[in-house]
Amino acid sequence: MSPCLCGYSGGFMIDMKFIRENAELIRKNLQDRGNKLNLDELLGMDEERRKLIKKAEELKFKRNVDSEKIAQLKKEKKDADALIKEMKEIGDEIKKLDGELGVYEKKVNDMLLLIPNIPDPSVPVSTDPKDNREVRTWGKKPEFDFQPRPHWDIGEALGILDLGRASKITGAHFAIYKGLGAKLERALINFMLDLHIDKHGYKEIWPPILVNRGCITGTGQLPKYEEDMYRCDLDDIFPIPTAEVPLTGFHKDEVLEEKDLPVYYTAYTPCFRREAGSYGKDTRGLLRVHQFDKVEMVKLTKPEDSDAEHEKMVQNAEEVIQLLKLPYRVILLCTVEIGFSARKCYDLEIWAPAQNRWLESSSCSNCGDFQARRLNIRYRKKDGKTELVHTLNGSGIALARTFAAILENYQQKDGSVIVPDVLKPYMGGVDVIK
RNA sequence: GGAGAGGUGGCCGAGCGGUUGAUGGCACCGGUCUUGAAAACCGGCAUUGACGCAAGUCAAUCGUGAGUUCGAAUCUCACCCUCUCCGCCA
Repeated sequence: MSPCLCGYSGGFMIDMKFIRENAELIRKNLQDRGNKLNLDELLGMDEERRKLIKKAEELKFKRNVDSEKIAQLKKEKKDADALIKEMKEIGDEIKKLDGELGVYEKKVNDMLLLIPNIPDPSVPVSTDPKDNREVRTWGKKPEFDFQPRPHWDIGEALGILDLGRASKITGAHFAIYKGLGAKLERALINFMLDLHIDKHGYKEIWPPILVNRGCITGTGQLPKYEEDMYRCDLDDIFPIPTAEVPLTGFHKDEVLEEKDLPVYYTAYTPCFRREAGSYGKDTRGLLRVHQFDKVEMVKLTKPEDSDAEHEKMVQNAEEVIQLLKLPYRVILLCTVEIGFSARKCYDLEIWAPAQNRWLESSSCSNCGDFQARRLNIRYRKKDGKTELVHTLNGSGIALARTFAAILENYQQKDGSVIVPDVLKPYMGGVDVIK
């Protein structure tokens, strides 16, 4: 294993063996995900790599044996010059082979980091997003005796949202919350955190929101999605696109105790996304801003528990929306839609009546051992052996679209917005924003 | 940013050019003893890769990378991280 320049030190070589032995499975996975990676190129480079390993290792064996002979000769005060001369030549040859080998290892590793996780059998196989499966819906879409207005109109009119002025201080696609809008955002954050901490048993973490390349390569956003991230070039660190990165990377290179699993973490953080490739899409209001707030949930579990823990996590996210009394649906994503690191993913979408559409507000993924392998997070079992943990992450939930959904679902004819009951204690007695 | 000290197996901690993948302790697993447990004693206990049906053989790994050497945990250089002191700063 030779770590790449970024300080990434995960155990990706395990992957290569699996890929070699399950080439067709991987090929199908790439196809199902609509991924164009050239698997044959990878397999070919791996074969070259292994040939070089074999050659180099044979020579190293000889070097080790003869070095011991030299030590023995010297001990007996005998002449070892001839052998030393021969070893010098072998040493040069080894160096040459290792150099070649390094080139292939780097190529293989670079490509391995681009192989996505293998979906769970319960995931619908399709390259068409239409084949996402609606699992359940909750709540009733509100009916208005007036034409409901979109959140950007409501927010601007109430003076709680400023969607234009941010271009003066940052650029397009950034939002400013003002007055009771800022307070509502803060109320949502606190409400969600308290729910997950006090009722669902998560431990609150307040992490760095700048992360290094190794950590974010471990969670899988790199190397594939580098253009979607902001980067601090001078230090090669990145503002996080989601708190999943620091929360999952928290235990990088650690061996956990079995009795300590599962681990539940939650954190509020802002999230930063360049949204490259989506210019002109959802440009209005809060739908696709480059900085948004999110409360995130992360779990580290034993492999046999991850599916059940995943379902529980989805319910934890659903409860947020239920308590806010917003209509939503749960979607099981098909193969082309699930994230790079995920083997199964549910999206929660909240109804936005003025736009007559669903807004994706949470994504709950089971990543299996994919991230754990890249981050080298294991746990020690009763028999003393170590095994990779499973990692899960889910939004609990994303704020911007929830904020938008509240404005649209709770709007009244006079332009005011009723504060959802559960948020009232967090709003200092304000029950209507007007 | 400057000056020092240090980074060794799950943890602690020896080693400072030639069977050292690495003494020892703790933890963990198995056993003896015990009514049971503890203690004591005995044994086991790193990871990854290549080859192999397998048993296994070989290679690599002592922060990371490069160098010196026939041979490096041990010597040299660069970088990263941790700690202490100084400076700067919210």
